[in-house]
Amino acid sequence: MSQDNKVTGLTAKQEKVLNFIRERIQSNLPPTIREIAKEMGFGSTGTVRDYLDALSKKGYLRRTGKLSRSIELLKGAVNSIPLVATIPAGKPNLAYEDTENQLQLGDLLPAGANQNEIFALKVKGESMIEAGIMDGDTAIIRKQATAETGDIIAALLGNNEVTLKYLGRENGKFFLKPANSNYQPIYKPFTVIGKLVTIIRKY
Amino acid sequence: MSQDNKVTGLTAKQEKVLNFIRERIQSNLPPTIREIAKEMGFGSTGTVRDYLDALSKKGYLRRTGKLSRSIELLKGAVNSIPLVATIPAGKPNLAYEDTENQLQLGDLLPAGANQNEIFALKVKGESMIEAGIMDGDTAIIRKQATAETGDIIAALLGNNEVTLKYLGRENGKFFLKPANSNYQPIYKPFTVIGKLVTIIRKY
DNA sequence: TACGCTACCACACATCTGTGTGGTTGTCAA
DNA sequence: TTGACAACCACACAGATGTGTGGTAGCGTA
Repeated sequence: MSQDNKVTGLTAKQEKVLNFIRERIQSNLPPTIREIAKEMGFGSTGTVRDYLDALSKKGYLRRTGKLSRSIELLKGAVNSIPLVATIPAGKPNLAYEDTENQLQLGDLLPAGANQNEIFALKVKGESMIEAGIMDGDTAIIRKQATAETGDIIAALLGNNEVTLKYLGRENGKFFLKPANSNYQPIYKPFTVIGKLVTIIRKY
Repeated sequence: MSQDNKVTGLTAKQEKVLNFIRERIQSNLPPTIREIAKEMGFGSTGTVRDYLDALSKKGYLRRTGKLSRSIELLKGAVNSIPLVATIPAGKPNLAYEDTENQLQLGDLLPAGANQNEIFALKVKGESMIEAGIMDGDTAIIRKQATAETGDIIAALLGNNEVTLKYLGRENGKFFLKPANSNYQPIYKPFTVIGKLVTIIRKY
């Protein structure tokens, strides 16, 4: 009847402590025990330890003994979002407690990519709308000087203009191909500056 | 002739130290001075301090005095991507050093949203293709039980099926409206489980 | 040559920090 | 009533931690 991996509830105070820790991690550093005590109004470090033990036992965090500030969140960590595939029957609260399917925001970047090889570009205009890329979208680009036909690339045109287009090839010559039947292909000279790896759109 | 905000180069060793710090921050915690010394093979904490001072003076990091592990990266920070609007003339390396325009991955989430109110959903099918939402896209949803006409919502249909559609209204009755002229509106009963806040597509 | 800078070292020291020990009070279920 | 647990407190202590002081050596520039 008892399962270890069941979703254990937190008391109001435990949640308050957890939220403070989350905030601190988000803003910069995990707090020290005494910082937590001070924030929560506790007079003793022992009290904080009791809370950390409780949160740890309930699977919300992990600590690497002895190391200062070594609080690691396990559930609802910063930069992680539960990924739901299907919503189980009769569960009004969704299945989001599921620790397995967490979408890491870092996953958006190509794995192992050097920070210096990535940049973001605001999409202007509707020339790629048939590829599902809309005006205002943010395009994450990995820098590279070459690309393959069919790739969506960021290209630099003559006058400092950057544009996102399919890389096309016709009679051995590369050109820029929009994904919008109202737009014409661009045969002007251009430089490949990178390849599209991610599209982000905020509503 | 000398500008403070110019991009100052790093020596090879300084870059090595910076990379180690970045790694540590990425994996969990910023390192202590002694952890850096150990990793770099330095025999003295003073040496590390010299490096931190140098990196700090060059604008790569900031420290909050006296606090343990309080190293904060300013350039090329984890989870931040340079956002480029236009690419300056004659600059083959792009303008990515620009500290002002950094896209924080955390920005993808609705500001101040509680972690528990967010989840992600894989988009299946092409019913929203005219809204630029393609098969395989990841939809970030903020949980809410109600929405306004015209919002794109995640709705729960009878049999545990979740679907992403426009919320429509006809003769006072809500219905689900696809963004694809080949699809029919859905008039079956449904429950609003959340509102679309972000679309992410990986290539 | 003097100066600034990088690149190190040794060591002392005041705090910071996590942990250990031993309590108290109250609630709730068995 | 016994036991488990939440929710606190006090205090001591070893070791971690950032900082301060004072060096040495090499290199390139003015």
